Amino acid sequence: MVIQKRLDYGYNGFQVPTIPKASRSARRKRSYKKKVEDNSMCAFELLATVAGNLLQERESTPISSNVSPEKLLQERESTPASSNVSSGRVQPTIVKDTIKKELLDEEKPLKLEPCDQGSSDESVFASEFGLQGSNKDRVPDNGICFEDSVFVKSRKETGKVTSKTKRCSAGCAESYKREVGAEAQKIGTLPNGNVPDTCSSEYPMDLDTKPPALVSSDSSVKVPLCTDPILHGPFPRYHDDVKLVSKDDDENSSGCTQPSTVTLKTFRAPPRIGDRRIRKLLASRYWKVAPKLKDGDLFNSDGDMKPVFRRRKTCYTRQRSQRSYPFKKRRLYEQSSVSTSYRGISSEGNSSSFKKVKDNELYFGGTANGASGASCSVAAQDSSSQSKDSHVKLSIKSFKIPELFIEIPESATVGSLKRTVMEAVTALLGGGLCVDVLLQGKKIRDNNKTLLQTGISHSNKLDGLGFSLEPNVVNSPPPLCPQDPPFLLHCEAQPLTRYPITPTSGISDASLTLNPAMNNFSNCVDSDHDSVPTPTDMSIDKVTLDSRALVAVPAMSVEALAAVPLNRKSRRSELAQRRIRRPFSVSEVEALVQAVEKLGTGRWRDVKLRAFDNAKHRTYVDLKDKWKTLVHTARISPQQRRGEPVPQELLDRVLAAHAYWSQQQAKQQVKPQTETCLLV
DNA sequence: TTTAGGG
DNA sequence: CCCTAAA
Repeated sequence: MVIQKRLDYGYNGFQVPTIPKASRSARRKRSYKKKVEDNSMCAFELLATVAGNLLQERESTPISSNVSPEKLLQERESTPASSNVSSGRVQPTIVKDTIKKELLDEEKPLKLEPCDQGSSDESVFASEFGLQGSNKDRVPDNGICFEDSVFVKSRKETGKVTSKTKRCSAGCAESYKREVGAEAQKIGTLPNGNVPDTCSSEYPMDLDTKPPALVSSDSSVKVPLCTDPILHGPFPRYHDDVKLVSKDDDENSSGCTQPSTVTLKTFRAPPRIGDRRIRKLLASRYWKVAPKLKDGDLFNSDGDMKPVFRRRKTCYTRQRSQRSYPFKKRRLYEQSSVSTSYRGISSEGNSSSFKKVKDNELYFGGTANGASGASCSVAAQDSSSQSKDSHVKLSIKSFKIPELFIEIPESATVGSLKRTVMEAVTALLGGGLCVDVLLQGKKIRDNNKTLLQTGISHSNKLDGLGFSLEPNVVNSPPPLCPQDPPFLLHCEAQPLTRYPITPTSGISDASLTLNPAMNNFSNCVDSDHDSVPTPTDMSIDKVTLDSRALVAVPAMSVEALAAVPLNRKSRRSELAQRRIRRPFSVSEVEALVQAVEKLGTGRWRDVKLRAFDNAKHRTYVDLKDKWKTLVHTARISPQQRRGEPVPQELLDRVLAAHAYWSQQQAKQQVKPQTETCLLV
């Protein structure tokens, strides 16, 4: 009987999902847990926040010039309170007192190491991570598109899928197809009355033999013209194997990038863990090490890592506003305009006009010379007051973004370039970095030492004091990356004058090095690198921007810095963080629609495997939700729709597919009974 | 783990 | 997106 059912209702050889219970028990009224907002902010978080705000300001001026009014509007809307919040948070006067009090009360020195979570935790995370990395085949944390990773993963998946979904032998495929096709015809509700997809055996084959998906600038979906309808599903507009390889996600693929690819990816130093579970476990960011990462395979970290900042209203707001441009895989405003070019992109013609995109079209530092670190002008000043309560005053005058390499088509607009850079910078700041303190070139490992003990005191010259921002590498001792070469970029010392906090007795310069993972980059891979949704075109020219051009000059006050070490518990409570919102791009929607047309609703896992296998951040639940919203969107008037407009054509397909599959489900509900009766 | 739905 | 009952 089981088989019968399958034959009767299964399309494509997949088992048709059981009919959902019509009566869903009443939804529990769950009250959202109140998320404890922590006031404490680690130093870098705060710095980043401030810097971010500054960047945002910049963004709103020049960069936005090329942005459409609509976009601006959206951005505005999404960041209404950011300035207020941030300003409030960094309010000098308030902070000052608070800090002082904090220090006195807790007798704790300034905590400059955001990642100072204690080694125990780190190790836990590390092990957790390792576990994930090895067992999570569903959501591979390592660079999915690495050849190695991909294949390993594919195998796993294949095996899994095969064993789980092998409901139709290759042999029956043909007859099955015909059978189903006939039914489809009878049903007649299919837009084109085509025969549904074939059998599930496609999976293994797809996974194992399919060449790396093509990645195109705007849509990464391979969209071959439809061929024989009989070979496709009920909505056979595209090839079966169309798989979404959104730059967004597929950015994961260095391996997926083919010569003809015109994807522009960005890789940012701070990697992040893609797995949500992990995220929940971790309060802090950490790096994931990709075992087989090859040199040069830099990955962009995923926005999911941003959580640390996300929590903060300030940051969150900011994020949202920037999400539109995600260095990370966000692509709210992904240039849909570019879509026109994706088809045109071919390996033939322009290949010569653009260089093959490197694994990382855009990445921070970590270049061969490895010399580009983000650096910033820091001035440290020690207070003249002499006592145990003395405070070390530090002021970071500005951040210098590390060397930034960007590859972008010559045809790209200046606006896109700006956005790309913006994203890169944003990603850098928002990534999982931890601050390390260096004194005289030596990293101070003992987080429990007081500044005084360490030699950082108000009475000493802080010439040798430096900070470095590094990825939170899990596999390495908390604050440091062992293998990290003492990489420190000293910035020109600049007299600290703007924000003298207290009667400054002496001013020393400290250098702060933003060292976003460049050091052992080859080992630090983000499971979720994102590519930059930058409009791409036929030719790509390498544009290397002088990092200086990106210098954000947030003259930060000491207070701001000091404001950091307030609460301890903070990050702990940040466990369950909301994932960053990542609007579906048109190409993603297309992939989704296509997959659903073929597989039907109710088989989100398959949809996920089929079309979003590479999009680690898209879970089947996400896809299901998206479908839900798509259906809704399709039903409302265009005026009521928001966000990146989805082509009407797609929406029509959504409705058609939805109608079709709904009908199928309805039928299934009836048939089983009939069959049962017959059998009895 | 997935699905399905409400929030 | 989140959360979770159900399967």
